[in-house]
Amino acid sequence: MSGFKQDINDQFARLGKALSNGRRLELLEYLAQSERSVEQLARVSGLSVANTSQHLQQMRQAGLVSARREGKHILYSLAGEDVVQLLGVLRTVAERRLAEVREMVAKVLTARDSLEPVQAAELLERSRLGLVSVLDVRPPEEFEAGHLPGALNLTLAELERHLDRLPPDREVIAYCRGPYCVLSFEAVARLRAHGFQARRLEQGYPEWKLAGLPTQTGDAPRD
Amino acid sequence: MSGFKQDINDQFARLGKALSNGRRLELLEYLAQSERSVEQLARVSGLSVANTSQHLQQMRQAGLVSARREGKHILYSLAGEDVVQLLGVLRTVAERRLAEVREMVAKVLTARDSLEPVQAAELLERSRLGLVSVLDVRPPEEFEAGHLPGALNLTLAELERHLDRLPPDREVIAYCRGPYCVLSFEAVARLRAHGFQARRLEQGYPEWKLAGLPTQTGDAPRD
DNA sequence: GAGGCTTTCAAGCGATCAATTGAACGAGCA
DNA sequence: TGCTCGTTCAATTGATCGCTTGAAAGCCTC
Repeated sequence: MSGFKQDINDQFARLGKALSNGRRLELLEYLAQSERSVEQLARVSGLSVANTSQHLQQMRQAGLVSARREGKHILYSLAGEDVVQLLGVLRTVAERRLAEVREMVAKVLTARDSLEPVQAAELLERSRLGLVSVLDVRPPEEFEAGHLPGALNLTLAELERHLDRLPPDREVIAYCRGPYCVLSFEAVARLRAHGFQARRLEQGYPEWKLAGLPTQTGDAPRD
Repeated sequence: MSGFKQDINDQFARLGKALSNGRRLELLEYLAQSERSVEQLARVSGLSVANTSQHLQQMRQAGLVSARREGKHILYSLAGEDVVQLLGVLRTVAERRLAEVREMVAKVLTARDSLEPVQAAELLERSRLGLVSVLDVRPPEEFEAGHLPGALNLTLAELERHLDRLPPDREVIAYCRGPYCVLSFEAVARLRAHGFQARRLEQGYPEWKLAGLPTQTGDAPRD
């Protein structure tokens, strides 16, 4: 009976343990975009397949991710949207309480993006009025699994070859995987170098979806 | 530049690591009630003083707690209310995703409290109408640092000697440190054994305060 | 200042963790 | 039935964790 307190806290600690490794948090961010096979996750994260598999199993035992088989692949995905929320709160507390995080963010921000990022509500409003173009800088697989309505999908590698797809007189709002994903920082920097007005969306796609805002799925015209 | 992703996730993982031990989570729950000295925390948690100190320093480096000196004691407290929120989300996800947690909770619940717990809004309303007595089952130190308005403070040890302080015709709503604190479960069980109508408040004091609901500080008449 | 608290440090123990390597599993397909 | 290929297991390495023990460090009070 008195052991209940210890036991239940040990259970909660299982979740903490699953969140106690930077590589696992990175995998969670990828999974927040779309479900992925072990191999895909290993490739995008730069980890070995065996190592990736072990991390995924650890998180599965902690209830953060789930897996299903499709053909010869096993597809992992987040166990639910509450995991996105947990990640969000973790990052919020980290940014507020850890000076190192604030410094790292400030360094990236001042180096590349002196302007305030755009909030979701502001983007919705200005997008409705046709004042902005929305740019998704993630890889096509993640884009196809879900993206902001009307967004154009261009990776960093493609961006400068297809600037003509962006109306030159409209501000561009770029987003990617999350609030700390560097892709949108880099995209904004490059767009500005080419004379565009460009800003970042503060949140990434998973947070947008978590907030219940409208999304689209399916691929976009590519070349 | 490309190391940013790794670095920032490693920073977030520092928080996860701080949350990866059941004893630390227990300490955080105590700190959510009121600031405490190392010695007090060691006593209430059953850990050695040295061990407690080490856990606290670990959490301080992770930005979860802060410390100040008062006289010959060093008082630790939560770094902010966002830590309470983080704990809340962690527990919510754990209860939703870990079968073990659900089982443990169900066992305690069915063994002692078959009724649904009371929500904060319901308590506020019924308390305003004078329909219920509010009972705080935490130790006096925690009660004095902050409690629900109009609450009576009786520990489990005192409860049965002072049943006369509770109007016999009003339902009693008991609360303690948090949603998984056993004190209020036990209090409800004992009150019912004495013929009272009694239920638990679903949340504990820290969650009540985090929600911005009214609180009181200061001690109560004791004997 | 000296003594007496509380707290922290430092060393050491067994246990666990992250990552590598190579082998084993197992579902799909010929 | 075999073969293939994605995934997992098993064993290993070095590093870190949790806790204990005993000593050191601060700081208050006298």
